[in-house]
Amino acid sequence: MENNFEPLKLENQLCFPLYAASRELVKLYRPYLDEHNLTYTQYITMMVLWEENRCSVKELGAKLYLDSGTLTPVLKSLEQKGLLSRFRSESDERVLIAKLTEKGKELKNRVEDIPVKIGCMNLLSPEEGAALYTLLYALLGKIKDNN
Amino acid sequence: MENNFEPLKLENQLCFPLYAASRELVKLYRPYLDEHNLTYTQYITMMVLWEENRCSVKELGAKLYLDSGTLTPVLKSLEQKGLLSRFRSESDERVLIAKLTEKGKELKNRVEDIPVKIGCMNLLSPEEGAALYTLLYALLGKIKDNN
DNA sequence: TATAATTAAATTGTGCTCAATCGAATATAA
DNA sequence: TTATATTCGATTGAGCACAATTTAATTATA
Repeated sequence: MENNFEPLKLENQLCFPLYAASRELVKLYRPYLDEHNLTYTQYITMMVLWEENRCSVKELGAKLYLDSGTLTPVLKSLEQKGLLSRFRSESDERVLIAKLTEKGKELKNRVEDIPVKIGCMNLLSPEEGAALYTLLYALLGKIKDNN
Repeated sequence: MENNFEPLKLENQLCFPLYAASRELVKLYRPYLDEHNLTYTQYITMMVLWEENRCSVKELGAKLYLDSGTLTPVLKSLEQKGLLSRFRSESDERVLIAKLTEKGKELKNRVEDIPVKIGCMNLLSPEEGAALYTLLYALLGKIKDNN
């Protein structure tokens, strides 16, 4: 490859296609999420809660790689839509707990088709998808080590 | 794998690690970019211009997967720092051209060490990096086909 | 050539994203 | 206990991202 020694060429970056592909893939979700009045960030926040039912802001941040500056308004918005309730932990009043409402739990059934529809686009083969998945989590792990 | 049939589990998503790894990797650039008073978006915009010297907003948007709503303020900020000038094309006044200043060209030499330093973190092996690169561009290509 | 359609940026409005900071609550140490 | 330090979340401010709209310029068509 003739560009091996041009570190500042866009096509020689690993970060750039990661950044671009991330935004483009999120963009594919938008029309489906719009039907349920959800943003992507709200959607992945709900995803954690569908597994955990209740979760502190700190735990959500650790799972989603987001801080309270991002999560506080996201959780307030989800609360306003009646999908979750927010309250302080009784054992430690510094901790804010987000807990699904019945409406929030029921939403899960109505959005289950979204990942299926995205999957049906056949963006990558199962093998490619698995390889990408593995590499991305390896990268996330290494970045964490570097902090 | 026991989670194959739980489409809404966070760990079964491909989009989520892509989204998280993208933000985490950009975050690694921040301290190095801060030294040069650049954001990541400004940095990749400059990267295109270091290759092209001059570029329209439309061309920049196509290369960076960004629209004018994002690029206009980015270009204005880079202009204010004296790194580029903005002017209308003489042959088509709808088109705005961004062109590097001497200061903008010189900046390239001073940031060349950034991708080297990120590379030295050994986040992935060369083989893993190449595989990830290929998969990301394959994904970007397929997403484009779906539009 | 009028006028209609298209194109390119800029603008507007909403919603993240993150660093830095703050204040309250809790934990620790002297 | 009583300082001191830490933790948690909210807030603030800067900078994207992107959809939708607007404005100006260009091109196509009747």
